[in-house]
Amino acid sequence: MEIKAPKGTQDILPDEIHKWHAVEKAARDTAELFGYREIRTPIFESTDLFARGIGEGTDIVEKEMYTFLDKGERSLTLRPEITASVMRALLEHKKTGGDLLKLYYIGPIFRYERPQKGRFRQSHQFGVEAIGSDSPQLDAEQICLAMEFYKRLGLDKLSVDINSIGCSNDNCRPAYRRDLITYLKENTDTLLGVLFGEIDNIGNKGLCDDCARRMVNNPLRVFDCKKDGCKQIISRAPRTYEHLCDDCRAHFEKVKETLELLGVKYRVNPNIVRGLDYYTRTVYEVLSESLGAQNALCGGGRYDNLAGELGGVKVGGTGFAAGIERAIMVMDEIGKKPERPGIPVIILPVGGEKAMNQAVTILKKIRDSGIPAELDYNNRGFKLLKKSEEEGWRFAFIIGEDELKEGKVSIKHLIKRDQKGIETAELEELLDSGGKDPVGILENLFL
RNA sequence: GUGAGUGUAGCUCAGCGGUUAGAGCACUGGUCUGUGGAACCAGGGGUCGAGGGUUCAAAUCCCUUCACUCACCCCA
Repeated sequence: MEIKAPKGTQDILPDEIHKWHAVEKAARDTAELFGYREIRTPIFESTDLFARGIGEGTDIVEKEMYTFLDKGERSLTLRPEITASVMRALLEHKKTGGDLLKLYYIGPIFRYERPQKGRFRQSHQFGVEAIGSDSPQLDAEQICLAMEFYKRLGLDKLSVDINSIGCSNDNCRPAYRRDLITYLKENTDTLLGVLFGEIDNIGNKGLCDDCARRMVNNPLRVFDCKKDGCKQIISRAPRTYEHLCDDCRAHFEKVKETLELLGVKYRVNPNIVRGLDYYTRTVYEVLSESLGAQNALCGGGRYDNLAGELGGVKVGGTGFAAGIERAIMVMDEIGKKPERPGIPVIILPVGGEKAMNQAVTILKKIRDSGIPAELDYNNRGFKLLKKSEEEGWRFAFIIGEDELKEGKVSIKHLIKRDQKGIETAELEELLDSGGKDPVGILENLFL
């Protein structure tokens, strides 16, 4: 078999699917608890949507998109994130005119990247978006929602880092950007910087070449660097939240105040700068200690300019995206095992076609009563019981010559290792009276 | 895109120049023909990632390539 799943994709086999169900259930339950409703948008969109929404200069748009032409020569792209799609859908259906819209989604995203621990070419996100409000309390509520989601999954040792990167008013982020560049120039002497002509001051403490490049393209990114030299320079650099305009400062203060009211622990981290162009004001990440280099479980923030950039009316929004694979990886790491539902009943017909026919009849009745049940179609007989634990079987219904002769079924409790005979008619009555807890009825036979 | 590491049975790995390539777990059968998880016995399964080279001889050494993993970049 030489055909394999494409690089960076993975099969989720039945042995693991219960983890996904657990995460998806926690996501839906939590989102709905907070008043969010589900939205589903296409998995591919016009390439323009992402180019404009996420930003031409970003890594995602520059080199990570799965873009193709369809037979009608349209340029389409497998979505690398979902916020832009949600906004597009709302603008398209003219839903943004009224009150606040609170939406959540679960689904795959695609990015052409080199895979590593916690990073794939197809991955899945649970996300929420609240569109039509600039309330800072909504930002805080969503952080609270994210933490509730993780709490339901049993994840602890998480930290919430928040920051504000201001707005596009000239006295806010643009002004800060100028100050930052000035500071970086004064502290940089790399060759590359000199070549770019961006640096005229030859000092001693250098930024790395990557950061010199970033300084030109997107100076905020220098904050992401993990190299010691750069970190030192960054540690004394002007902070975004110290340079916010009055409105943004008040907004950020309100976010923090609300988080305190909600009892969410956080730390202000001036180094977090989200990669996508559309972010304004609040940005945050939920981080885990139990992962490798890709330790962000959830990233989010406010995007008051996105609708405008897509050519729609100007509406503010805020949201986050949480990686499902990463959540599952942390659960695996810390030994959180979601319950794996089993099939409680296995029917073993032993001996002949009559037994098999009777088994089929009884199987139907068991299923009609609401009890998941399986039949030994391959006539493996008692050997099959070896798999009881694995399959989650609690009861084996045995139908053989003796049982047929007496009009009975033998029921074996596979955990208690006890066995009882019951008349077929009586069993049917019992199953009919099962109500909401039909398995409990079987359980009661062995008290 | 860059760097490093690893590719041998379904899984975890041993073998690192010398006959027909091994172990544990898993699987199948038997001891036990209608009663599982134990034990013992037997069995199936591998183009040693692929291609080329060195050598009397290559899973083992060299080159190329592919895949996987981790890290950088960036992010969920």
